Amino acid sequence: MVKYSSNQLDGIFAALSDPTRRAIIRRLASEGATVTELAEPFAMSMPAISKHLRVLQDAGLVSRTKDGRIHRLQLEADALKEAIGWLEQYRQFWEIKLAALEQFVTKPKKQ
Amino acid sequence: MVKYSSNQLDGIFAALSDPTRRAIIRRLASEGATVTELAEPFAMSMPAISKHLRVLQDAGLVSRTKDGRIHRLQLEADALKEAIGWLEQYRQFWEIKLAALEQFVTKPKKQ
DNA sequence: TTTATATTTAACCATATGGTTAAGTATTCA
DNA sequence: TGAATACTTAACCATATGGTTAAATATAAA
Repeated sequence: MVKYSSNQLDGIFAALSDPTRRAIIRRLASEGATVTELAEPFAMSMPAISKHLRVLQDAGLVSRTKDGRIHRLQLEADALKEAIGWLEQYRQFWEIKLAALEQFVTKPKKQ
Repeated sequence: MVKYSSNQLDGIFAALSDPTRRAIIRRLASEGATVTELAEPFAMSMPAISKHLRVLQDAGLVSRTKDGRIHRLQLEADALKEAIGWLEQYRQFWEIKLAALEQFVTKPKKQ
Protein backbone atom coordinates (compact mmCIF):
# COMPACT_ATOMS: atom_id res chain seq x y z
CA MET A 1 0.00 0.00 0.00
CA VAL A 2 1.50 3.27 -1.09
CA LYS A 3 0.93 5.84 1.64
CA TYR A 4 1.23 9.53 0.89
CA SER A 5 1.36 10.80 4.46
CA SER A 6 -1.04 13.70 4.41
CA ASN A 7 1.10 16.57 3.38
CA GLN A 8 0.89 20.20 4.40
CA LEU A 9 0.28 20.77 0.70
CA ASP A 10 -3.16 19.15 0.95
CA GLY A 11 -4.34 21.92 3.21
CA ILE A 12 -2.54 24.70 1.39
CA PHE A 13 -3.92 23.84 -2.04
CA ALA A 14 -7.39 23.14 -0.63
CA ALA A 15 -7.34 26.55 1.05
CA LEU A 16 -6.30 28.18 -2.23
CA SER A 17 -9.10 26.50 -4.17
CA ASP A 18 -11.76 28.87 -2.87
CA PRO A 19 -12.17 32.31 -4.50
CA THR A 20 -13.17 34.02 -1.24
CA ARG A 21 -10.03 32.76 0.42
CA ARG A 22 -7.86 33.80 -2.51
CA ALA A 23 -9.40 37.28 -2.30
CA ILE A 24 -8.61 37.38 1.42
CA ILE A 25 -5.01 36.45 0.67
CA ARG A 26 -4.79 39.17 -1.95
CA ARG A 27 -6.13 41.63 0.59
CA LEU A 28 -3.66 40.55 3.24
CA ALA A 29 -0.70 40.80 0.89
CA SER A 30 -0.71 44.58 1.23
CA GLU A 31 -1.18 44.61 5.01
CA GLY A 32 -2.69 42.81 7.99
CA ALA A 33 -6.39 43.28 8.68
CA THR A 34 -9.06 42.52 11.25
CA VAL A 35 -11.83 39.99 10.74
CA THR A 36 -14.40 42.77 10.27
CA GLU A 37 -12.22 44.49 7.68
CA LEU A 38 -11.71 41.25 5.82
CA ALA A 39 -15.43 40.44 5.87
CA GLU A 40 -16.49 43.82 4.51
CA PRO A 41 -16.24 43.17 0.73
CA PHE A 42 -18.19 39.92 0.88
CA ALA A 43 -21.91 39.23 0.78
CA MET A 44 -21.44 36.64 3.46
CA SER A 45 -22.07 36.31 7.19
CA MET A 46 -19.33 36.78 9.74
CA PRO A 47 -19.33 33.10 10.72
CA ALA A 48 -18.70 32.21 7.09
CA ILE A 49 -15.68 34.52 7.00
CA SER A 50 -14.59 33.19 10.37
CA LYS A 51 -14.58 29.69 8.90
CA HIS A 52 -12.60 30.77 5.86
CA LEU A 53 -10.03 32.37 8.13
CA ARG A 54 -9.82 29.22 10.19
CA VAL A 55 -9.15 27.21 7.00
CA LEU A 56 -6.43 29.65 5.96
CA GLN A 57 -4.91 29.55 9.42
CA ASP A 58 -5.02 25.74 9.63
CA ALA A 59 -3.24 25.63 6.29
CA GLY A 60 -0.59 27.95 7.71
CA LEU A 61 -1.35 30.64 5.14
CA VAL A 62 -2.30 33.24 7.72
CA SER A 63 -1.51 33.83 11.37
CA ARG A 64 -3.52 35.64 13.98
CA THR A 65 -2.68 37.98 16.83
CA LYS A 66 -5.33 38.99 19.34
CA ASP A 67 -5.37 42.53 20.62
CA GLY A 68 -8.24 42.66 23.04
CA ARG A 69 -11.38 41.62 21.23
CA ILE A 70 -9.82 42.39 17.86
CA HIS A 71 -8.14 39.62 15.89
CA ARG A 72 -5.54 40.81 13.44
CA LEU A 73 -4.72 38.44 10.60
CA GLN A 74 -1.52 38.44 8.57
CA LEU A 75 -0.32 36.53 5.60
CA GLU A 76 2.38 33.93 6.19
CA ALA A 77 5.03 33.72 3.50
CA ASP A 78 6.19 30.18 4.26
CA ALA A 79 3.02 28.35 3.23
CA LEU A 80 2.91 30.27 -0.03
CA LYS A 81 6.50 29.30 -0.63
CA GLU A 82 5.61 25.68 0.05
CA ALA A 83 2.95 25.76 -2.66
CA ILE A 84 5.09 27.52 -5.22
CA GLY A 85 7.95 25.20 -4.35
CA TRP A 86 5.91 22.17 -5.30
CA LEU A 87 4.83 23.74 -8.57
CA GLU A 88 8.36 24.87 -9.39
CA GLN A 89 9.31 21.20 -9.72
CA TYR A 90 7.39 21.24 -12.96
CA ARG A 91 8.79 24.43 -14.36
CA GLN A 92 11.25 22.31 -16.28
CA PHE A 93 8.37 20.28 -17.69
CA TRP A 94 6.58 23.20 -19.22
CA GLU A 95 9.74 24.89 -20.38
CA ILE A 96 10.65 21.71 -22.23
CA LYS A 97 7.12 21.57 -23.63
CA LEU A 98 7.41 25.13 -24.80
CA ALA A 99 10.83 24.55 -26.30
CA ALA A 100 9.56 21.46 -28.13
CA LEU A 101 6.64 23.41 -29.52
CA GLU A 102 8.92 26.15 -30.71
CA GLN A 103 11.19 23.59 -32.34
CA PHE A 104 8.19 22.06 -34.06
CA VAL A 105 7.05 25.41 -35.39
CA THR A 106 10.54 26.34 -36.57
CA LYS A 107 11.38 23.14 -38.45
CA PRO A 108 9.32 20.08 -39.42
CA LYS A 109 9.88 16.84 -37.49
CA LYS A 110 11.70 14.67 -40.06
CA GLN A 111 14.93 16.53 -40.88
CA MET B 1 -22.63 41.43 -3.89
CA VAL B 2 -19.04 40.77 -4.80
CA LYS B 3 -18.98 37.98 -7.34
CA TYR B 4 -15.76 36.10 -8.04
CA SER B 5 -16.82 34.37 -11.22
CA SER B 6 -15.70 30.82 -10.60
CA ASN B 7 -12.17 30.88 -11.80
CA GLN B 8 -10.23 28.15 -13.50
CA LEU B 9 -8.00 28.41 -10.44
CA ASP B 10 -10.72 26.91 -8.24
CA GLY B 11 -10.50 23.66 -10.15
CA ILE B 12 -6.74 23.70 -10.50
CA PHE B 13 -6.01 24.22 -6.81
CA ALA B 14 -8.75 21.79 -5.77
CA ALA B 15 -7.23 19.17 -8.06
CA LEU B 16 -3.78 19.80 -6.57
CA SER B 17 -5.06 19.42 -3.01
CA ASP B 18 -5.20 15.63 -3.20
CA PRO B 19 -2.00 13.61 -2.70
CA THR B 20 -3.03 10.88 -5.13
CA ARG B 21 -3.54 13.47 -7.84
CA ARG B 22 -0.26 15.18 -7.07
CA ALA B 23 1.46 11.79 -7.35
CA ILE B 24 -0.23 11.25 -10.72
CA ILE B 25 1.03 14.63 -11.89
CA ARG B 26 4.54 13.79 -10.74
CA ARG B 27 4.33 10.55 -12.67
CA LEU B 28 3.07 12.25 -15.82
CA ALA B 29 5.80 14.87 -15.73
CA SER B 30 8.31 12.37 -17.07
CA GLU B 31 6.03 10.94 -19.76
CA GLY B 32 2.43 10.17 -20.71
CA ALA B 33 0.85 7.02 -19.30
CA THR B 34 -2.25 4.86 -19.57
CA VAL B 35 -4.92 4.64 -16.90
CA THR B 36 -3.75 1.17 -15.88
CA GLU B 37 -0.15 2.36 -15.58
CA LEU B 38 -1.20 5.32 -13.49
CA ALA B 39 -3.37 3.15 -11.24
CA GLU B 40 -0.63 0.60 -10.55
CA PRO B 41 1.13 2.26 -7.56
CA PHE B 42 -2.09 2.92 -5.66
CA ALA B 43 -4.08 0.72 -3.30
CA MET B 44 -7.25 1.95 -4.88
CA SER B 45 -9.83 0.66 -7.33
CA MET B 46 -9.78 1.60 -11.00
CA PRO B 47 -12.95 3.68 -10.70
CA ALA B 48 -11.30 5.73 -7.99
CA ILE B 49 -8.34 6.44 -10.27
CA SER B 50 -10.72 7.11 -13.12
CA LYS B 51 -12.41 9.78 -11.00
CA HIS B 52 -9.10 11.36 -10.05
CA LEU B 53 -8.15 11.52 -13.71
CA ARG B 54 -11.47 13.11 -14.51
CA VAL B 55 -10.85 15.77 -11.85
CA LEU B 56 -7.39 16.46 -13.27
CA GLN B 57 -8.77 16.63 -16.78
CA ASP B 58 -11.66 18.92 -15.81
CA ALA B 59 -9.12 21.22 -14.18
CA GLY B 60 -7.16 21.24 -17.42
CA LEU B 61 -4.12 19.70 -15.77
CA VAL B 62 -4.10 16.63 -17.98
CA SER B 63 -5.40 15.78 -21.42
CA ARG B 64 -6.41 12.44 -22.83
CA THR B 65 -6.00 10.75 -26.19
CA LYS B 66 -7.76 7.48 -26.94
CA ASP B 67 -5.94 4.85 -28.94
CA GLY B 68 -8.38 2.00 -29.26
CA ARG B 69 -9.44 0.99 -25.79
CA ILE B 70 -6.35 2.54 -24.26
CA HIS B 71 -6.54 6.05 -22.86
CA ARG B 72 -3.24 7.87 -22.75
CA LEU B 73 -3.00 10.78 -20.34
CA GLN B 74 -0.52 13.61 -20.57
CA LEU B 75 0.28 16.55 -18.39
CA GLU B 76 -0.79 19.97 -19.62
CA ALA B 77 1.65 22.76 -18.98
CA ASP B 78 -0.81 25.63 -19.22
CA ALA B 79 -2.86 24.83 -16.11
CA LEU B 80 0.31 24.44 -14.05
CA LYS B 81 1.43 27.82 -15.34
CA GLU B 82 -1.90 29.29 -14.33
CA ALA B 83 -1.43 28.10 -10.75
CA ILE B 84 2.15 29.23 -10.45
CA GLY B 85 1.20 32.51 -12.09
CA TRP B 86 -1.30 33.25 -9.34
CA LEU B 87 1.23 32.40 -6.64
CA GLU B 88 3.96 34.45 -8.31
CA GLN B 89 1.91 37.55 -7.55
CA TYR B 90 2.95 37.06 -3.95
CA ARG B 91 6.60 36.42 -4.55
CA GLN B 92 7.18 40.10 -3.88
CA PHE B 93 5.31 39.73 -0.58
CA TRP B 94 7.54 37.04 0.81
CA GLU B 95 10.70 38.59 -0.55
CA ILE B 96 9.81 41.80 1.27
CA LYS B 97 9.05 39.76 4.40
CA LEU B 98 12.39 38.05 4.14
CA ALA B 99 14.22 41.32 3.54
CA ALA B 100 12.48 42.88 6.54
CA LEU B 101 13.46 39.95 8.74
CA GLU B 102 17.04 40.22 7.60
CA GLN B 103 17.00 43.95 8.30
CA PHE B 104 15.63 43.25 11.76
CA VAL B 105 18.34 40.72 12.49
CA THR B 106 21.07 43.01 11.19
CA LYS B 107 20.11 46.15 13.06
CA PRO B 108 17.60 46.89 15.85
CA LYS B 109 14.35 48.67 15.01
CA LYS B 110 14.91 52.16 16.45
CA GLN B 111 17.93 53.61 14.67
C1' DT C 1 -22.94 47.57 35.92
C1' DT C 2 -25.25 47.48 31.81
C1' DT C 3 -24.76 47.75 26.91
C1' DA C 4 -22.34 47.52 22.61
C1' DT C 5 -18.73 45.52 19.73
C1' DA C 6 -15.75 41.86 17.81
C1' DT C 7 -15.58 37.52 17.12
C1' DT C 8 -16.25 32.37 17.74
C1' DT C 9 -18.98 28.19 18.46
C1' DA C 10 -23.00 25.29 17.82
C1' DA C 11 -26.42 23.29 15.21
C1' DC C 12 -28.15 22.67 11.02
C1' DC C 13 -28.56 22.11 5.80
C1' DA C 14 -27.39 21.11 0.89
C1' DT C 15 -23.97 19.77 -2.01
C1' DA C 16 -19.25 18.05 -3.06
C1' DT C 17 -15.60 14.63 -2.48
C1' DG C 18 -13.29 10.29 -2.31
C1' DG C 19 -13.94 5.87 -1.85
C1' DT C 20 -16.51 1.33 -2.74
C1' DT C 21 -18.81 -2.62 -5.74
C1' DA C 22 -21.46 -3.94 -9.72
C1' DA C 23 -22.63 -3.27 -14.28
C1' DG C 24 -21.93 -1.35 -18.87
C1' DT C 25 -19.18 -0.12 -23.16
C1' DA C 26 -15.47 -0.42 -26.50
C1' DT C 27 -11.86 -2.74 -28.46
C1' DT C 28 -8.79 -6.53 -29.23
C1' DC C 29 -7.57 -11.40 -29.38
C1' DA C 30 -8.38 -16.33 -30.21
C1' DT D 1 -18.31 -15.28 -32.64
C1' DG D 2 -17.00 -15.43 -27.91
C1' DA D 3 -13.87 -14.23 -24.29
C1' DA D 4 -10.54 -11.11 -22.38
C1' DT D 5 -8.90 -6.37 -21.66
C1' DA D 6 -9.21 -1.38 -20.69
C1' DC D 7 -11.61 1.35 -19.35
C1' DT D 8 -16.19 4.36 -17.70
C1' DT D 9 -20.67 4.91 -15.50
C1' DA D 10 -24.08 4.08 -11.92
C1' DA D 11 -25.45 3.65 -7.40
C1' DC D 12 -24.25 3.96 -3.02
C1' DC D 13 -21.90 5.51 1.44
C1' DA D 14 -19.33 8.35 4.89
C1' DT D 15 -17.25 12.47 5.60
C1' DA D 16 -15.95 17.25 4.24
C1' DT D 17 -17.21 21.87 2.71
C1' DG D 18 -19.47 26.24 2.50
C1' DG D 19 -23.16 28.48 3.77
C1' DT D 20 -26.96 29.80 7.19
C1' DT D 21 -29.06 31.56 11.95
C1' DA D 22 -28.88 31.64 16.88
C1' DA D 23 -26.29 31.62 20.95
C1' DA D 24 -22.00 32.17 23.54
C1' DT D 25 -17.68 34.56 24.81
C1' DA D 26 -14.54 38.29 25.63
C1' DT D 27 -13.48 42.94 25.72
C1' DA D 28 -14.49 47.88 25.66
C1' DA D 29 -17.37 51.81 26.43
C1' DA D 30 -21.10 54.40 28.85
